[in-house]
Amino acid sequence: MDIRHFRYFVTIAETGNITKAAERLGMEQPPLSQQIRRLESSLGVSLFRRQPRGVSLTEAGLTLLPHARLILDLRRQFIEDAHGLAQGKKGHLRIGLAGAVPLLPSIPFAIRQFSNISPGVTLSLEESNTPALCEALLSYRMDITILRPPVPDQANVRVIPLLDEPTLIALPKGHPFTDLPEIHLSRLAAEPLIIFPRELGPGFFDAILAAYRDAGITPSLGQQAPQIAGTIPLVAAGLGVSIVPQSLHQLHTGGVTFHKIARPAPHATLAIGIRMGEQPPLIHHFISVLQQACKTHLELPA
Amino acid sequence: MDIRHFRYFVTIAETGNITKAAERLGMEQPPLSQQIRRLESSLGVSLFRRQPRGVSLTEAGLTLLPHARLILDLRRQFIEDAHGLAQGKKGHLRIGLAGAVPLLPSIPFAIRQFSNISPGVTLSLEESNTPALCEALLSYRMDITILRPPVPDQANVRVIPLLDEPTLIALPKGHPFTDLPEIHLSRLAAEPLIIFPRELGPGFFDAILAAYRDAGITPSLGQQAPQIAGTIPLVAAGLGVSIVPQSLHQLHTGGVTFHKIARPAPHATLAIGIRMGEQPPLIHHFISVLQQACKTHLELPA
DNA sequence: TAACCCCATATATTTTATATATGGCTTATG
DNA sequence: CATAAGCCATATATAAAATATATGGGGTTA
Repeated sequence: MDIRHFRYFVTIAETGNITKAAERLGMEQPPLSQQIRRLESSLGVSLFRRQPRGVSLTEAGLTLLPHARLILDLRRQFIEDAHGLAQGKKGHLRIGLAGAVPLLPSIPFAIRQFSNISPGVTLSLEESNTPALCEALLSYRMDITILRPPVPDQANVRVIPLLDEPTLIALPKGHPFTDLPEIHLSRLAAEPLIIFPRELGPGFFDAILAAYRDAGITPSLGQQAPQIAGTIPLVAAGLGVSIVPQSLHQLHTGGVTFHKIARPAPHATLAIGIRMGEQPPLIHHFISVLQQACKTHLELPA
Repeated sequence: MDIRHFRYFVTIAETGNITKAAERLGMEQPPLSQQIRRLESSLGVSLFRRQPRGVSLTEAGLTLLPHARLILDLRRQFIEDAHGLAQGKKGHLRIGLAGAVPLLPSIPFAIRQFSNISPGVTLSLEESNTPALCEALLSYRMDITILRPPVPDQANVRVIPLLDEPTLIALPKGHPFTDLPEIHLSRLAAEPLIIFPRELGPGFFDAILAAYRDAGITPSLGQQAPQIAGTIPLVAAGLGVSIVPQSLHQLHTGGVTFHKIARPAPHATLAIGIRMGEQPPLIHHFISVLQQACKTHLELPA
């Protein structure tokens, strides 16, 4: 017994007439008679009483009719849901964010905006480091990520550049350079550099070291912090200085001051990461909103 | 999209492997691949990700899976309900009762017993007169009736005798005959007979008049009561006497006393009425219970 | 009594789903 | 590194199913 049989059943019940029901169903009368008989015999009950003027529901038919209608409704809803999912109007998006990304105003702004535009979509957010994000992406535990390029070579992750964030120097309070309008990296040669470990964020790590090299010095690597924001307390503790994305200046941790870097300064690049070759509407929409937000929201004062 | 597609969908989701799913479904792999692809294209979404080790659900598939399961469950339930209805284990029975029938202990007893035996069956009861019961039966507003034969000639009602109930004479309190152990009808010649109108109960009416005739007298017809039980207040009001089914003595209306009738006494016959040529299990069961109850419950003291 | 309406049956046709055979791709294994 | 095995996709052929057409029977209405 198919869905079709339910439709036949309900239509005949509504018209009370097999011939008219066949017409409404866009078919001829004999096959409809035949199918409804087959349905009845497979169920073991008569659904209709054959009468001279047409047919009427038996008690069993009367009882079963609402069930049949329910099933048809659910099927309709199933199809509609599927279409909604296809168009990205419904669904769920698992978003992975690299460290400290939520501190960038554009990102939470974009997320809020997206969930306003697409109320049928639920979101889940998770913060992690870039390699872990890539792996989660590829194992389908996440759908889209905002990460710090580059990604591991073999990773089938498509990287879409999103924005370049300036970096700031984080100095412990009372440091002699605190008064300078901007600081050239070369002056930091003597300070231990507290940095986010390379294996957890090679892009950011390399950018900083390249800038040091361009400034003609080699940093003395100090302690490593497991998260980008984790460098701040270490600086505050006087263990060294750090180069951090600009957005971290929002962390109002006492004991640390943030300072402009004289050119050439490293940048913290953020990019969108999605699975290679995959771009469902849902993800496409979200990317559009993200890009728009980063463009208009032009990243903030220093 | 058929029910079949839902089964395919769910089974593949459960095995994570089209080949194994095909095996479980008792079919080959290619048609299953083909059908699931057809389903996906008709829905416009990918339900599965084709992977080297098998397939895994996409987010859309994950979302839709419980819906598909629900539809399958409802279909299963639909079929089970249909079978239940076919066997008379489920359903609804609309029962029509002639006037004063509920006063017979056997009837409510049988009804209670039936609803204990068949908890899946709901019952509705309605009390009316015999011609109206027949009409309700034939227009499918009732499924089974307990009526007082005979039924109108042209009525396609099958009548199954159920029981013969003795009748009693109803006298106003203080009537001279009150002290007699039993009363012969001939002694009522002078009393106006209050009776249920012939058009609403020809069988009962004719039985009473035949008894009068056998007793050698002709009753002087008094007022008519629209219901059998309605004769009692009229007797109490002193408007005459009445012949009523024995079960009415249960009505403890003051002002009336009930008395045995000396032979030959009229009988009030009760019968089951169902549509001609129709005997679904539900009705069959109910009839059995009724007949059993009337046999064992041997009708009461006078 | 004739005409009409409606459902059932029979046969032919078409559509549809299925099985068989095969190829490509990826992952385990010697 | 090569070979084998597992899994899905495609193509073709076969089988099954639903459908349309044609027709007949029962019952009601004019």
